[in-house]
Amino acid sequence: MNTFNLDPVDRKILRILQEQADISHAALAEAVGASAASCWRRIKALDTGGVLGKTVRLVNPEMVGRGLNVFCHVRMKSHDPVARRSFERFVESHEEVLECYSMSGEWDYLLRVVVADVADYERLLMHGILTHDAVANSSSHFALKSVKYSTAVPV
Amino acid sequence: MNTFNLDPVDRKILRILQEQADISHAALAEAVGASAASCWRRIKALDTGGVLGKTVRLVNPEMVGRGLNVFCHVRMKSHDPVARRSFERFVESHEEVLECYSMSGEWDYLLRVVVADVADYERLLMHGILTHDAVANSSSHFALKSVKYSTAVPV
DNA sequence: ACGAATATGAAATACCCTCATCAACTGATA
DNA sequence: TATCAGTTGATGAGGGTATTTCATATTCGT
Repeated sequence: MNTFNLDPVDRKILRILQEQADISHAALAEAVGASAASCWRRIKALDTGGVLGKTVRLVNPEMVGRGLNVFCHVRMKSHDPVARRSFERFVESHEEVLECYSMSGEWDYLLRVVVADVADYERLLMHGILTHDAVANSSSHFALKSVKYSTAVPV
Repeated sequence: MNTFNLDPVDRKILRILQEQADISHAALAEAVGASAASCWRRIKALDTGGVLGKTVRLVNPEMVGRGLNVFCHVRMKSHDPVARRSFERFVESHEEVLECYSMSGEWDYLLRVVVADVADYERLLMHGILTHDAVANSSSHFALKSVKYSTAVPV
């Protein structure tokens, strides 16, 4: 069993922390209807229990010249573990690849890449992804607009 | 002009804050080679300038029973703005849809959905997405594993 | 090169947070 | 009913932190 037993107050805490992690314990306590000490203990338990992860600050991609989202499907030459690990290391080491999923179906991986423009993506695709030993071929899809982006998992 | 003029210290600050937003100004100052007061002022400027967004706490999806990622391509019946807005409101109001992009190519939208299991997804698809007035059809792809998930945009 | 505008580091202050302690409360069990 | 383990809220000490102020340094346009 991997999941964590959450009571309603835990869920409220998680919902708030996922949207506004810089809230004070006092304000959080008021919002969830508990004492600050209790909130503190619960957060600590959720933390050590592996439910809560990092606290991160979000950055507006457009404001730093990374406004273009590209989704890249990748098919591997072979499915052997060595090739997969090699590709996954490649993904891990490239900071413009924000997300990567191993997929069911006709494609092996799906990547979300943030780049400045199409030329920027062309560089990554031609000199990075497609030249990787383990990659057979790929298919790219460009986002016209980001309609929704949330990091908050429903709890 | 949409982008923000960032100097090397700003970039260092952004890189750190995107990975560890709960760092103290003193520790941040040491890491970037500036004073705490200067860091504080830079963060404030990045904040009001719209570069920095929310501070959020990440939650391990598996630990809260949302371990399955599904990608859903959606094609619209029509491309008129009213239908689009209606669908985008639908997406916005469904918390299990974490990401949604308006796409170029044969599909109009790409959604990332987090659900507990396939049955859970079936419910959303059949009683939510596919019954939406503006939706013509859709295609779903299941992630076997999350290889990389980062919120840190390269700066 | 000059002055104006702006950014800087150090210091000071008031605030908040972390964490421990304690007594009261809850719920399950025998 | 008595007991026991776990949880709660209140409280307080202590240490650390955010934020302001101010004098100095740096940058920028002309």
